[in-house]
Amino acid sequence: MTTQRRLILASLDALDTHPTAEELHAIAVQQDPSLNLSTVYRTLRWLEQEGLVSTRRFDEPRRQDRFDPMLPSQHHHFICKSCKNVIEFDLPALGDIQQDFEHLHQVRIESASVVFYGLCTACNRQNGPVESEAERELSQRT
Amino acid sequence: MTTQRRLILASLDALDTHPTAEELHAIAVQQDPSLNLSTVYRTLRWLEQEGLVSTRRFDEPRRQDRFDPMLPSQHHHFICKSCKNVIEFDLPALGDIQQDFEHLHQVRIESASVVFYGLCTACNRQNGPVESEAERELSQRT
DNA sequence: ATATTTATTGCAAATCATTTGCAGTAATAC
DNA sequence: GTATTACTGCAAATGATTTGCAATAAATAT
Repeated sequence: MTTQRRLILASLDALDTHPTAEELHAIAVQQDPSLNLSTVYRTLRWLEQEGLVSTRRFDEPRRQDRFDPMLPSQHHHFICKSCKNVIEFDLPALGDIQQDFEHLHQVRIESASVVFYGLCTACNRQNGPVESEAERELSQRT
Repeated sequence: MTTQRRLILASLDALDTHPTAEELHAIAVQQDPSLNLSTVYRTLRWLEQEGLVSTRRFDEPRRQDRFDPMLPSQHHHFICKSCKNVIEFDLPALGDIQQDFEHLHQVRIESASVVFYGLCTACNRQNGPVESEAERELSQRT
């Protein structure tokens, strides 16, 4: 437990978002201007191994990891394709689904991730439905 | 519709896995040795825009995209953390869950991704349960 | 069919998030 | 306090993906 790790943890806990390593660094560096981005990455990966943080790879234009402080209860995400806002939610129904799956396929599930992509209330009003276009060309696909 | 795109599509359809761009290129290049990896990427991104392929970012050591030919019915994935094998499955129950969520939060869901991580039957036998370790240090976290 | 316009390719170089080697420094054990 | 070990900052390496550009192939108009 070093000063830097403590700071990074504190910054992470202060946020209620899913920051990228860069975002987290930008916040923590305000307290310790010499804090390096590699240290943030190293700490995040360490926390991940300890099971205290999980890495999320939401589909985004930038192909950047986002880090999610792992709460006791598993939670899931809705992501607005337009404004990238995130809604977190629980999914109690998932427990049964997982169990069924485990029995059916004889596997052990350790974690689950559910992500919904769509448009949030605000963006839904602005964005009209999108027209698909070149599907014709490809109609020979099975 | 060029020769290259047709070839890439054919190679993708021939596979029943979720190849990386590299893997797909390796296969397609057997038919056309001059086929370039950038063309594979460009074609894949084009298909993605057309809604015919979706990009999956499973958590893996290598931070590589995997490409999934989009079938009419949405399907989901179980990934073995040890051998990385994938089991695909449908989840009819998800429809209702999505609808409930849409009403509750007044949003529009366009797509959903469910991923289970765990151990497959074979790997489950070999790997013992893992011991967590430094949680003590961090017990002051909320 | 042929000429012209437009889209796509191959290649090499650029990008950008993330990782790593290493020398210096802080933390912990003795 | 000194020794051992782990962690940090920095700069450079890595590796997947993207992009500029000149050459080429496809689509379109003639």
